[in-house]
Amino acid sequence: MARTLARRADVIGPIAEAFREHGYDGATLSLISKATGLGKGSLYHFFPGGKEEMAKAVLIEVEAWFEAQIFARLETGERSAAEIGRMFDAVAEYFRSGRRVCLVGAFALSDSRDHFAVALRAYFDRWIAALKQALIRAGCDEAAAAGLAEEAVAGVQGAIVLARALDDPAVFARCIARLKARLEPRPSA
Amino acid sequence: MARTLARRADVIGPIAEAFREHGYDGATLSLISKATGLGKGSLYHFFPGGKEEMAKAVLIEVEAWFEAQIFARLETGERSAAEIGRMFDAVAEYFRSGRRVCLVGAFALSDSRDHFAVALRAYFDRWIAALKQALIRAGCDEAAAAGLAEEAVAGVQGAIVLARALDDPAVFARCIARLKARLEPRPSA
DNA sequence: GTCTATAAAGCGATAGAC
DNA sequence: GTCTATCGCTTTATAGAC
Repeated sequence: MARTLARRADVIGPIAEAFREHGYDGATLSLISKATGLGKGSLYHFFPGGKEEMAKAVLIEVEAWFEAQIFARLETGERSAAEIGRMFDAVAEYFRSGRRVCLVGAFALSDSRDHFAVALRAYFDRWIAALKQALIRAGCDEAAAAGLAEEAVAGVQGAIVLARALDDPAVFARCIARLKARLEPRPSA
Repeated sequence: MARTLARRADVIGPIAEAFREHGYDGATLSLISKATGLGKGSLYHFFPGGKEEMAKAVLIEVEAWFEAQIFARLETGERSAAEIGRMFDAVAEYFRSGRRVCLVGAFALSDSRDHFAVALRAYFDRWIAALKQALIRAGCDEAAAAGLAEEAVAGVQGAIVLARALDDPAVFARCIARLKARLEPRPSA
């Protein structure tokens, strides 16, 4: 039952990777064509709105992945302290210890921020809200949880920037380990 | 004594701003031309290597600014605890509470990272080393200082990303305030 | 030192055959 | 659904007048 014809869902992953590696401007249609194995004609068949529609589809898919794999579990997982630890592990794997860029973070620093403002804000708002909820359920008071959640999400983004600039995944690992330790509930809290 | 002819040094600032606002790819020569008020002919007169030479010149100028205004004072300032606080204030002003992107951080996330790898690494290595030195002089032991310095520099970058994504300078201010508090020497340390 | 004109290449996007 | 050919435009970079 080999599928020879592509579905739209099949090409979003490779397109996302092209945007991560080259940025919005740098990911030219010919690069995207190479990454997906599809000609421009096919790409415009799936995304009539062109490059901008591709980027929006990618952002939607990225948030859906985080929602299913990370955000939802933070809010509803039974042992929420364990879920927080799991979040850091999942994030380290997803971003490949800083070798892989966060698409949303990269767009936030780029020229295209205003174009995708709604999606960028939604992603980070949601992440912070889910993490805050997990912290509260783990015993934090609300104010402390809000601060720690914001700090951790910013910290992950900073870890990616720094690890890429120094070209050293160990930097990323250390940053994540520090955040993880800081968000662990301690007897004194 | 009005100067009508431009010097190379006069145009690096506007070029830096163009790269910050639009990224390396997005900062086209016609945008740079508009930002500097100079035609392409003049730009190539100052930077025969074209856009790449402009970016390298900008990175050198940025590091020189940080060296003079921040790094050197961290290492040699008399009251090093006060210098650390001053660093956060200077950084908040320089990055305009996250409204202004860190050029080095943005390059690190972008496609052009490999092209400017040496400059990116130098900037962050230097920042971390200077901050670590200040922390040691303020009473930290070496291991703690290394961790705190790395955490703070990453934290600043993350604060910029997050504040831009959420389009909220208050996010930046809170992140910086938390970092500042964490690096303050306390009696228990 | 500054400009305009221009070259050569690549861009996003479209048309239309299959 | 996929492709090739092509349009119109912008890009970086160069040439040469002033």
